[in-house]
Amino acid sequence: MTSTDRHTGEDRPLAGVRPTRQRRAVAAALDTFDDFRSAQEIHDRITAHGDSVGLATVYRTLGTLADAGEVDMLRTEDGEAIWRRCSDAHHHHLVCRSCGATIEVEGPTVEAWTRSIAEQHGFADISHTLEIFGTCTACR
Amino acid sequence: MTSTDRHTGEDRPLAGVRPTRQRRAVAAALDTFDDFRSAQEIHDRITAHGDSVGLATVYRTLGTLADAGEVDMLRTEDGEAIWRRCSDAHHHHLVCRSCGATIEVEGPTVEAWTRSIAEQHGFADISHTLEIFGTCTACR
DNA sequence: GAGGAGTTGAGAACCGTTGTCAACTTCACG
DNA sequence: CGTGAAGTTGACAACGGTTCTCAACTCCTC
Repeated sequence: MTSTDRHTGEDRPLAGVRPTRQRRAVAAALDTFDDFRSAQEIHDRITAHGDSVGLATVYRTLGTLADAGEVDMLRTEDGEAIWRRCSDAHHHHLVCRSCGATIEVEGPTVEAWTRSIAEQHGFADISHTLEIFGTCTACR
Repeated sequence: MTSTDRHTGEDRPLAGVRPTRQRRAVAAALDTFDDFRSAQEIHDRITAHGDSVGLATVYRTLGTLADAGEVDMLRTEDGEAIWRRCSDAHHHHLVCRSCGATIEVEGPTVEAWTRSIAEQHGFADISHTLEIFGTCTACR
């Protein structure tokens, strides 16, 4: 954790755009989450941290980061966009319907399966979404 | 929830609700498509066919049919809901991002995997969503 | 510093979707 | 056939997440 000095080579990639205060704030907020969050939640976290960034800017930055492949975006059941910093390890989520508790899970089997299904049908550029919902032990 | 008993001819599955003119129109419109369509498009087709059904009713009917498992709903990249008549058996979709072509796929492996993941973490009442997106041969 | 390109924020616009509620259908029962 | 109650509908308003607009501002290069 170095200072915020602009000369360090350790600055996180910001999709090759100007590293503004606002963009750093969005990136920092994303780092405090390890699961998918809405733009609103990300904006709230920025505010809670004492920074001030317009909601439109949060959307813009998330869009830019997503285009650059540094952030994954997906849609909830009701159409809301949620974002997460991409880790190298692709994974899915086991989510409690009742309390929202989330467990990250990996599924090499599933990855292989989707790839093979896609290949069988000649589809390229494959991506997939997989979420598991249930009721956790605490909520039973 | 009322009794769903209905002793007479169930020619067309309408989720055990009153078979009104409007609901039949929505069901008929769905049958003219073989891929996922928006509520707007379904409404347009009804109108083009000479029927008149309110958009709100189209949404309501689609929701009811989806709850009854007779229609699948999923979200496009930009959050719009799209619907399609589906087979009763649980299945997933391989969807072309570009033209929307859809292939239903089954994955016993995946079903077993999600069940076991859920069990490992003590989750009950499991459900899951899995969609595969890609570019089909025609669109490459 | 100066100037131009890039970025921002407040608020309005947008648009798919859901809620409201009085009028209308449908059904069971007599 | 009536009749009443429950279910359904449609026009329109409201809602909420997202994008647009544009003047003000920031950053970078020279």
